[in-house]
Amino acid sequence: MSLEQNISKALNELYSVQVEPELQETRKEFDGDVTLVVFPFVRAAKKKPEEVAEELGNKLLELSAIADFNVVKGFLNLTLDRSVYVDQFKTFASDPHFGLPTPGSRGAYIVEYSSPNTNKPLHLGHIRNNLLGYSVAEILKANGVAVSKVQIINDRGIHICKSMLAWQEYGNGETPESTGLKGDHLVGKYYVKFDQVYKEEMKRLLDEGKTGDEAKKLAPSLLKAQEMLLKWEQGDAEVVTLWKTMNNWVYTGFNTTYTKLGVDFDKNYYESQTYVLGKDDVNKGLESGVFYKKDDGSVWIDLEDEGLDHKLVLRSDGTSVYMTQDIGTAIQRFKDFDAKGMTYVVGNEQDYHFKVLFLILSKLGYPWAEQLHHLSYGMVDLPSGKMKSREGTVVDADDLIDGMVADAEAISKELGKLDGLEIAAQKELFTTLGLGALKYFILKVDPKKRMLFNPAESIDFNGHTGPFIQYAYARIQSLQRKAPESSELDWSTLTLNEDETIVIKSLLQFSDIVDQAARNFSPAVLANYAYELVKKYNGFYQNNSILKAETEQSIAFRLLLSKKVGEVIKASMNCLGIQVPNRM
RNA sequence: GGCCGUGUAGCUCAACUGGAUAGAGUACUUGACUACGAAUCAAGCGGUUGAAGGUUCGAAUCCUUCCUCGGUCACCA
Repeated sequence: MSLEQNISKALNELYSVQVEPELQETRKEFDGDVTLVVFPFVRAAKKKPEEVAEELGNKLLELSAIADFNVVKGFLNLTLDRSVYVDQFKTFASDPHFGLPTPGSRGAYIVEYSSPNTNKPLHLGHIRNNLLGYSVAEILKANGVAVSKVQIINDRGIHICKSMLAWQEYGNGETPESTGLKGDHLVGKYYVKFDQVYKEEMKRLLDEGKTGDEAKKLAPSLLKAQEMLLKWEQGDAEVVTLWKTMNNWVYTGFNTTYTKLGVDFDKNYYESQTYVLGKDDVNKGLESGVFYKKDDGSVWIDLEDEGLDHKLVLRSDGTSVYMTQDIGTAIQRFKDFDAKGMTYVVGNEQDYHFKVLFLILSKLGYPWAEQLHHLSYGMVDLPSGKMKSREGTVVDADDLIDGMVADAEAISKELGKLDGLEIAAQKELFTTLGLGALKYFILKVDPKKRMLFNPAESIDFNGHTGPFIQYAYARIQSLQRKAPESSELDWSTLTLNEDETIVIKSLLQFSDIVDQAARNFSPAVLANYAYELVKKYNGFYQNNSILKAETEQSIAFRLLLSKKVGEVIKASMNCLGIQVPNRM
């Protein structure tokens, strides 16, 4: 019987109340291991909180697991017998899954993330998206869910035509090969070029006395882009060929960035293939009365009962809008994957869109619609404010990654601990550390919060950072390398000191933390846990000799404890998409 | 303006979803390497949790009003 169950039983016997007590960790300024707040039971007990706590404490003392207790106001602090921790650690240490659910035992699930446009390279905002998406997928996997990662690539539309047009007119046949530019950067260059030309045209038209709206309809470059879009939709061979060529440049570029970032996908959806999908579903919904048609032929949904607005789902000319496509894509995905739910990793500027999308799918009667979730994350701000592509303040993903790796290299070389390590291995290490710093920096922040990124100060490698955790791991591996043949551990005679107990308590939380991170779709929970674990282990490491402990027994135990800490660090960091080095 | 989110130490972030005296990092001041790796550890400094009310044994957390900052209210995506 668990401690909670025993407490529940005792409460029932003493005061005949039926409750499931919640234990919390005793704060370090008080004596004890776990604390029960007795306020919830004082009414039923009809006694003062202190009396209740005292009475309950005495009753629980009968249990062999309870060594002692003390009462502070309405708080009952229980001290567990150290053998409880020995037993629990023994169980923990023998389980390669750390008490986590069996992989795949909790059904299937879809995570959508990244979903970029194909007209410009990825930037810092995409990095937060990618890291969150990848990490949430890994966390769900660790928690027993079979996850499929997908993205939808926004490969069609007017914005794509803009870069195509600019390349056609000003590109002189440039290719990634001829320029040495990454494909996505090359295409992005012409997207910017289009914008410059368009702006000049607008300025001229406005100077000529046109209003803003008039100018927009007259700007030659935009007219040409629209004409190109039309040709694309009609399947014009030349336009389609150019479109395919330039998109492939972008995909090659994206894949390089994805590989560097260490993220991947199980299936890509392309908007050019899915944008018609939703139309059928809308028509079905029209028949069943979920949608209604206006006189001009446009199709809408009335969401006033939900406190929202009327929302367009099909244009009057019958073409689909973003919503149409998202309806179709969602339905398609649940046909492709037999999943119980899906989460979309998309910035919080689309909160309203997803609220509406989920409502629509629910009204259309799909059972999985109740299991849709929008992982809404905040913008990444710079010290100068928002990232603005037009003002050139965008932090490019590739530049950022390369910069972090270069920083890691500089710091590592200054510390000079890498003698004897091959150049290739060193390079790999700099990547591990640079990316570790970047990823940890971004993932430790609660997703829904806006976060500040200061590129000038770059990112720390000391303190609450990825490399701090990686360093602890590397030290443990060094320890293992130097360890003697470990003798058998006699669990029955093992005793624990305070530092060891603290580390064990932290290790035992791991599966709960993974579950909490999964429920909240929050890598930050796991990131902060890994840091806490390392801090506690470092405290232990500093005050206790491991290889020169007093007894063989102690050496063997501390080595095992260290090994397990290393494993949990690695598992936690891998859930964040962060690698750990054997030395650094 | 309506709706959504956010506001915690100088700065960057926590706080197990209502629990005890709100914690870390950074910066600043100090101590610890002939030590299993100092990218470490230890100590000090730093707070009216945006403001005011309310709910209760107990509030950063829940409710009301106001304020800041951001997002969103397109036949754009």
